[in-house]
Amino acid sequence: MNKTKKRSDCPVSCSLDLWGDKWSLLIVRDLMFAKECTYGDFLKSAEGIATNILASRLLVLEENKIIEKLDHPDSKAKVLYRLTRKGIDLLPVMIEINLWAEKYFTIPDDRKAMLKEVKKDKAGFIKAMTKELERQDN
Amino acid sequence: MNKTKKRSDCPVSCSLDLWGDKWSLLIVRDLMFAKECTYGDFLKSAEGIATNILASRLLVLEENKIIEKLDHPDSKAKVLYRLTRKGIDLLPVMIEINLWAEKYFTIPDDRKAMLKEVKKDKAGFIKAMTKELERQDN
DNA sequence: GTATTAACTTGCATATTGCAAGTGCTTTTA
DNA sequence: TAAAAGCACTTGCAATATGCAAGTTAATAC
Repeated sequence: MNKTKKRSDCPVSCSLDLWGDKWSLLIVRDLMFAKECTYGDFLKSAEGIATNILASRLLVLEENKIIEKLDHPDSKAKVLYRLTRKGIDLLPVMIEINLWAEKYFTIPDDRKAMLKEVKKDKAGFIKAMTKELERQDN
Repeated sequence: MNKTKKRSDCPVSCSLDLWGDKWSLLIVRDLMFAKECTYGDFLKSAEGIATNILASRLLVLEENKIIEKLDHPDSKAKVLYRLTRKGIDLLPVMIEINLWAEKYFTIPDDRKAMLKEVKKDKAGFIKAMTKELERQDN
């Protein structure tokens, strides 16, 4: 999964080369909802990612500047992960995935509530959330 | 890849369970650009999908009603694949992926031209393309 | 100073992918 | 009309990736 073998020049293909697997976008999702996560936080997510897979995905995402590490304010033993601008820019993709899924799956109420906001003013929602995620308070 | 093992109720996770791999969205992409494709058409795409992988992905996408098979008008030996409404509804996801990729990769000129149209009027573009893909002319 | 927590790493069994070579129907061609 | 070619897959097998459990290492808590 590490190897940088670009399959074609197609933007979809290039994107999938980076985060087109079953786990990467879940890491991005966690960071969008929680803003900052530790390694342990990711492990707590409902899907149950294995520790080695998590480590390899975090590395790929970091190498590709979608996420970045920063020091935890409380402890040197902890690491905080955060989305970069490039990662935050995946927000529209993430939102459209949620909207699609809402139409074809039964989804949790809290997520439904969020999507209600999205549908009221998508551009406004994205702008506000981007601003939230962007804050440089490290 | 066939097994229906839902990892969680998260809409993102559920979506990735269906098409969260390196190939499925490329099949969807081909169908969005070409409208209808044969098995051989998919094989011709730049990324070079293996025949067995293609067969397994087509099956999963069909089982999940994202694509459907229809008879080829010219020959009984050929099969046409087409997006269902559920598949067409992935258009916003596909567009956002392209827009993200345009920002962070070098992408082909023809795709850039398409995205120029998208940026002029995203909703209009989606509506028009949806209509194109929806035609029931089989 | 010992125990615990946090972030990984390692080993190994299992599952998925990728490649090459079939198979079994059509359809075309000589 | 019989042989060749096209088309949509299957199959076998080696290579790679995933998933699970059990380390390891460093930092903090007790």
